[in-house]
Amino acid sequence: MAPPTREQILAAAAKLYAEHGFRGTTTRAIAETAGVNEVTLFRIFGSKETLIVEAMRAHSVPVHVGTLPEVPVDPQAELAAWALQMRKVLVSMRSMIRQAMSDAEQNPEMQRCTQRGADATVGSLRRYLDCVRDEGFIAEGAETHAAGAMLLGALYHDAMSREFMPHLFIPAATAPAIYARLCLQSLGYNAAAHAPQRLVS
Amino acid sequence: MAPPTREQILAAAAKLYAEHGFRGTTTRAIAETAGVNEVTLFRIFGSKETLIVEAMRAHSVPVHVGTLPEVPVDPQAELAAWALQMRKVLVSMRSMIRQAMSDAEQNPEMQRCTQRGADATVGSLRRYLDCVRDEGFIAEGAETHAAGAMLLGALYHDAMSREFMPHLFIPAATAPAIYARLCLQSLGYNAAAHAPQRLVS
DNA sequence: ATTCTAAGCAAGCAATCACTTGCATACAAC
DNA sequence: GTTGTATGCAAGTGATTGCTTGCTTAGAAT
Repeated sequence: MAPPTREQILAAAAKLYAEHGFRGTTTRAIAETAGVNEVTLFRIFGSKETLIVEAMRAHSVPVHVGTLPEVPVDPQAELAAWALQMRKVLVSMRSMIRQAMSDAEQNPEMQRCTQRGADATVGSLRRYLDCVRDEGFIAEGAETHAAGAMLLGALYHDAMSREFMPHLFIPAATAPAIYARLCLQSLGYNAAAHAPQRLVS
Repeated sequence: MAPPTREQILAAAAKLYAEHGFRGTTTRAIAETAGVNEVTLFRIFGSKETLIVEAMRAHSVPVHVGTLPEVPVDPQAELAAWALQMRKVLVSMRSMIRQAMSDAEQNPEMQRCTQRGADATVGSLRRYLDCVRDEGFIAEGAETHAAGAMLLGALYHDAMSREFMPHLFIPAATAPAIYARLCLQSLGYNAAAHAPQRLVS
């Protein structure tokens, strides 16, 4: 088990980074927040940069993509549930993501952190939508990748920007489900046709 | 006409801000980039903060929303053209937007800059899509606001993130048009039914 | 010719920051 | 008991940063 001091420092660094970014996060503040002497940071991590990169590696990406089933049964409900959860995850990480996006241009290490999470997310979403298509819910040539990108883009933009301009978005509670439904509709999915399967039998 | 020195300084500040953010932009660097003595900055603007806020006001938001017609004729082509241009604008401002988003939490002044542009954009897009609906291209109850938010979210995410994870997106050249088409399809728009109107007459 | 204004230049100040050094302390292993 | 390891504490270093001061210069207006 990693020594608790190390964990405290990483947690403090991650928290402060999300609030103030790389330049705004001082080693003094990290030490104080972690309840640790400043010298300890340098003894353990050597430099501020490696410390913060380490903190990102450890505390970013809780990527439990979760909830998307292997094989779709009720695409609309499943995708809505996934969108709801994805928005929740993105909202909880929004500060860190915003900082990482602005530091990414200068410090390529920051890119890789967010990248891994996004990779996994897009991968599983694409797999699911392709499966929705292969199962016959939507047409053969449906552009699942584009529609997936749109859904994710909508959730991302929502999570990042709603805080500053709430009136530009539809109500947060229902937004993910509606995005999910529109995503499927854009692919030609007909909710009525496939609706509750047990009633069709 | 504003004195040229002032403009040079504002331009330099805007450029450096986009590259390095608020904390990373030093008054010395601004002065050097503008080809001006550092003291001049303070004589004209008083402080770094008011200087940079002024620079954002002047150099953000080239919001020529443009191209969306008052009354839709060929929604798919019109929306695709608009999406293409919107993505271009967002891409050209991506660095500044990323920095502003990360500074917005701390400095509410930064919010207002991006906000105005987004307001106008969303407003005109909503108006257009509502008109597409009222003209009978799509059904009465179609969720135009949600679909518009999705389209804008897709363009935003594309402009901000493609640079760092290009493989997560569909090819840039065709993406805006496809987003636009899927947006309309999600609202039940049938391209074939409304296609080239002059052939229908 | 005088005055006013905008700008440059040199120097510096006080604060902050990442990082170092030297030394003391506590605790666990042997 | 001795040794080793992890941490704390006090102090400080050199660099950077936002901002100021005092003085000079150039040009336009009167």
